[in-house]
Amino acid sequence: MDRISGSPRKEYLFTTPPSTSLQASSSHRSSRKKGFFGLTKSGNWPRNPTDQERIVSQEEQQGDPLTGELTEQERVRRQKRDRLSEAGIDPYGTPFPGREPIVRLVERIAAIPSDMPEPSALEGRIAGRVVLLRRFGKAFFATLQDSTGRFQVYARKDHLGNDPYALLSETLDIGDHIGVDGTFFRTKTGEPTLDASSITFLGKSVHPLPEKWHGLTDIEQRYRQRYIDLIVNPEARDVFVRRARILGSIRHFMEDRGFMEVETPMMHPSPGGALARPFVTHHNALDVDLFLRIAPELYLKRLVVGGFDKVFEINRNFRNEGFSPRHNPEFTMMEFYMAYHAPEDLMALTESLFERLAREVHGETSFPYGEHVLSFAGPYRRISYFDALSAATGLDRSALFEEDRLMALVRKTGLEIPPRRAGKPYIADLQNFLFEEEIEKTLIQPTFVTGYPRSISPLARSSREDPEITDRFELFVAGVEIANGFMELNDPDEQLRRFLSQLESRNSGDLEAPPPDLDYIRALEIGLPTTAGEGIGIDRLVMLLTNQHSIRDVLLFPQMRPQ
RNA sequence: GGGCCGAUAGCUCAAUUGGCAGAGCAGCUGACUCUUAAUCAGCGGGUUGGGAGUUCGAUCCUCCCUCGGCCCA
Repeated sequence: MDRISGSPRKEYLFTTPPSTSLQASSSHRSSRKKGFFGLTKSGNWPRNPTDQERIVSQEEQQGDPLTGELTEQERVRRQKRDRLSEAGIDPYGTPFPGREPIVRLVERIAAIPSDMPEPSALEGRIAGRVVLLRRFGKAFFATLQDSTGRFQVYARKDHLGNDPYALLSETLDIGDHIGVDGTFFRTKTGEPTLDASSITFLGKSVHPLPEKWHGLTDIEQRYRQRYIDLIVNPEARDVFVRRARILGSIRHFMEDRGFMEVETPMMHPSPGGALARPFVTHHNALDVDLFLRIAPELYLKRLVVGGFDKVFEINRNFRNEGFSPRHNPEFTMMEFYMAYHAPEDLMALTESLFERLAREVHGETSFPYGEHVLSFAGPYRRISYFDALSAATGLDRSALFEEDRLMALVRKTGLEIPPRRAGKPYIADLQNFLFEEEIEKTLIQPTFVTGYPRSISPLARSSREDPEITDRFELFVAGVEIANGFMELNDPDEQLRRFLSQLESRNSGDLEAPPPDLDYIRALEIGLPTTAGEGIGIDRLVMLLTNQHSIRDVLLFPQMRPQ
């Protein structure tokens, strides 16, 4: 009994045969003005006295052994669906061409001169989901929702005809999709409304939606059943609309500056370009293991070698780590590379990109994030890694390299002491521990941290002034790393040495250290021009711009443990 | 992986020193042709996440498990 559908109830849902015997044969469009459902008032309308006993006994007579798995509401809605079929109406709908988005209708109404008394000639044709229903005896109001907005519809028995109205009002549920043709008017309370001349079924909903007032609040269900969240929680919807716009803006920005968007492999024969454990998959025909990429970096630089001197890629990376409010196993990064440029140019570009995004999302460069007000107006503060460490620890530059002095401070945090790792200078791990503990969380306004030590920057070029540090920066906002950029190491022999040093770590058990990528070395031998490159965490950036505090709230389908 | 918190009707939430599990919305029946969380009257709906234990009796106490949230790693 290990079915894909998972439960007997689901199986019932999927295998219920569509009611094909009584499909509507005439076009609903031919009767748009009078009547609806494509039927005339004289059509054959089965009476329907639905009391609960009858519903239950009917279901029992059908002898479906799985009926017991359906709730009463689901049974009732299926019965309504079947009743539509019996009346010759396809409950799952027919195309509804020529409808206009609700926002367009609203705009047309807004354009009416105010001195025009009653624009009764204004007709509308809209389609959407019924999200609210207010029934009276011989009329009802329905609130229709499409992707652009909501609009009220008024259905009257005397306009639609006795029998069609009865069928409609007895079978329509919140959640159903309908199409409406009607005439615009304002109710006495001023609500813009379409007085329906015709209503067309576009899709029956057989599962009830959450409560109309509170919506869906259960966090787990909101993530697992995002489709419901998007229907009933406008603020959730809004985040993803804004996310889409942000992504569009980023692409425009990059293209305006001469970058070419590329797509490099998501499946790598060997993981590289970052320090992280990869996901492994298997290619059957080749009989080889492949790794979901942890970063596109090494491929993008191959493209710069190939002559595409300004490239960017926006796509997913996969890292085999746990979840947290800031981590999802798959996440979206933009990486971009500029030949003949320096990290300073990356920082300037990042500032103008972020400033532009803030303006587009918020209309200004300052906006709220939790308890803070962030300002994306450049230039951003710049501090050096070691200056920041000195300031936070009170140690001078040389003392930052004395292991016992650092260890004393590490112990003071009361946290677990970082283990020694083969192939890595321990002092660098202690420095980084203190940096992450004491400094990162204090960096609220956008801040570039520069001058990272070489040992934690395996792909970055050493500084010409100080070979122990690299021409690298990270951007922190609201205490979180948002971007990471550096001067790319383009000396193939030096790169090989660093790869081999990582191999040493790997062989002594550091699963995050990548194996050497010898083809990448060959690419560097062909010649990578002096190049600056940067990665920006898109999910985290969207979190900032939409004031969300969990990465799961900016991912449509965050990773969840299987139920 | 560890700590704390949570899971009760389709949804949002109550409840009990351990003693017949409730409300609002949604649904059903009836009334109502300008409502907008429509209103009014009545009715149905529960394996209290799963399993074991303690007990005359467990939604409640104990243990295990599943899923989720927050914090830590």
